[in-house]
Amino acid sequence: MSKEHKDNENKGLLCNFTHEKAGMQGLDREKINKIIHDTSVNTEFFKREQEHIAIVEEKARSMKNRISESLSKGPDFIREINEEIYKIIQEIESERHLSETWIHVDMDMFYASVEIRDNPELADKPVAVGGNSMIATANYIARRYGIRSAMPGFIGKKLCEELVFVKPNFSKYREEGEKIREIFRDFDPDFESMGLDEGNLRVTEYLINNEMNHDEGRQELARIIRQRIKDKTQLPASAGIACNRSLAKIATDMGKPNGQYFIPFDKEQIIEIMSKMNVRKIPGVGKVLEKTLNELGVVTCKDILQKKYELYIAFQAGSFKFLASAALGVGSCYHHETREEQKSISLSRTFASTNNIEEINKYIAEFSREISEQLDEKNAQIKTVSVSLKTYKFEPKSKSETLGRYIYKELDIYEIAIKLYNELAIKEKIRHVGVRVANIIYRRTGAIDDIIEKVSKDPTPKQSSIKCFSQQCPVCNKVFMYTEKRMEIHLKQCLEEQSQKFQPKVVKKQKNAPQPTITLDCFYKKK
DNA sequence: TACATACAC
DNA sequence: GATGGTGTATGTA
Repeated sequence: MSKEHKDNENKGLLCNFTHEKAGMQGLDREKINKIIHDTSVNTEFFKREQEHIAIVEEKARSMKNRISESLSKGPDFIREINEEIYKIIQEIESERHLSETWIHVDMDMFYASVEIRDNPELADKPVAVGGNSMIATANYIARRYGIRSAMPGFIGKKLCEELVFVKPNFSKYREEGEKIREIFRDFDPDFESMGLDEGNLRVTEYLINNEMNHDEGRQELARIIRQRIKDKTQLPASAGIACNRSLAKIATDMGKPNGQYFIPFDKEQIIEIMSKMNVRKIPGVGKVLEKTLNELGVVTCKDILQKKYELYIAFQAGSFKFLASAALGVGSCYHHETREEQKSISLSRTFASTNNIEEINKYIAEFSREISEQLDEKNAQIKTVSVSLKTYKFEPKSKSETLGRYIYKELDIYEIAIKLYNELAIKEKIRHVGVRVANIIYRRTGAIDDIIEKVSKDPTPKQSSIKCFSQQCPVCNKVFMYTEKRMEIHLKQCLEEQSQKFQPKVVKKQKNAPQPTITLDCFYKKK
C-alpha cells in the first residue's frame, strides 16, 4: 500500500491541502472533488481539517515573514547564509555514494491483489478492501473513480455505486507477506521493511557474489525477485533500483503498477530525475510539509534548490539538510547499525461517540490486560503509561506518566491509565480511546513471586483480575472509574481536601445506589 | 518529562 | 450518518 496510501491521503477532500498527482490526468477531478466535498462538508471531521489547514497556513505565513525580514538584512547577511548553505551542500555531496545497490520491492494494491487472486470474479470490478468507515486498499479499476486507500468507504460508495467491498483478512495478508519476506531474505538477510508488503534490500554483496554488479545485473535481479514473488504468490510486485534506500523507494513508485524503474548510478542523471519530482514523493514529506512547501512556492525538488535561501531561513538546520539531500538524490545507503527493540506498545479503538464511562472503562481495562499479556510474552516491563483520546470533534488529547519504577501487571497499568484518564477530565463525548506503554526494558528482575504465582495458577483460563466499577464519589460528586483500591485513595484525598476547606460542603444525596460492579470476566466471555 | 505533531504503512 | 490502528521520531515548553 505504501505509495497508494501516500498518493491519496485526503486528496480531493480538501483541494487546498493537496495537489494533482501523476497518473490521475484521466480522472474527472472536479466531479470527484465535488462529491467528496459534498459528502464531507458539515461533518466534525471536515471542520477539524479546515482548522488544521488554517493552522498550517498561518505557520507558513509567519515563515514567509521571517524570510522576507531576513533577506532584507542586506548583502552581508546573504553572503553569510550562502556560505553556510554551500557548506551543507558540500557535506551532503560527501555523503553521496554511487556503488551500493538498493532494490525496493512493493506489492501492488496488496490486500486487493490477494482478494482478487482468491476470488477471480472480482477481477473486472471496482474493489475496495475495507469497510464503510475506512478503505485500506482499492484496485486500479476503483481508482479510476477517485477511490483510494484511507478514504472512508461511504465516500467510495458515493464515487462508484458498484464498488465491491471486501472485508480485510489480515491473517491472510500476513501469511502472504511472510512468503514475500522469505524471498527477500535470500537476497538480503537484513532487509528493511515498513509494512507487510514491502522490502528495501541492500543487494550489493549479492550482486558481487553473483558477478552481476553492473546496471544490467541490477535490473535483472529486480526482475528475478519480482518473478519469484509472482511464482510463489501469484501476486504482482513493483520494484525500484537505485544507489540508496530512499531513491530506491521513489523508483518503485515510478515503476508501478507491475513494473520496475532503474535510477542510473550517476550524479547528473539522479539530479535530473529528482528535479522534476514532486516534493510529496520524498519519503518523509507528508501532507503538512507538502502544504507548507507549496505555500513557500516549492512544488518540485528543483524548487527546493532554487529557493534554498528561503528554506534555509524558514526551516531548522536538520530539516533543511533533509530537503536538500532529497533534492540532490543523496540518501543513506547502509543498514542501520542495530535493529532496535520495540519502544512502545499501544492499543486503541474508535467507536460511536460516547460519554458512557463504563464503556470507556471496559476499553481501558481490556487494553491494560492485553498490553500486560504482551509484556509477559516479551518478559518485559515498562515505566511509562499514557492514555489518549479523541473528542467527538476529533480533538486529540493525551496524558502520560513516567513512574519511578517498572511495572507490567495488568492492574498496575490499569490503575495508572484510569488515573490519567480521570485527570484529563473530559466533559465531552469521545470517539476514540487508547492506552500506550513506553520506556520498555526487556527483562524482569525479582520476579520470583510472579513465577511462583504463575506456576501455581492453572494456565488455561486467561481472565482479568481487575474488578472495577464506575461510581460517584460521595464527597466531590464526580463520576469516576475505580478499582476498589483507587476508590479508597480518592476518598481519603477528597475528604482531606474538603476538611481543609473548612467549609463542610453539602453532599447531595445520591439518587441511586452505586452502579453495579462490572466484572470484566463477563465482558471477555461475551466476546 | 510531558504533550502535540508529523509520518509511514 | 459516517473518516483506522500501531509505531517511531521530533519539536517545544
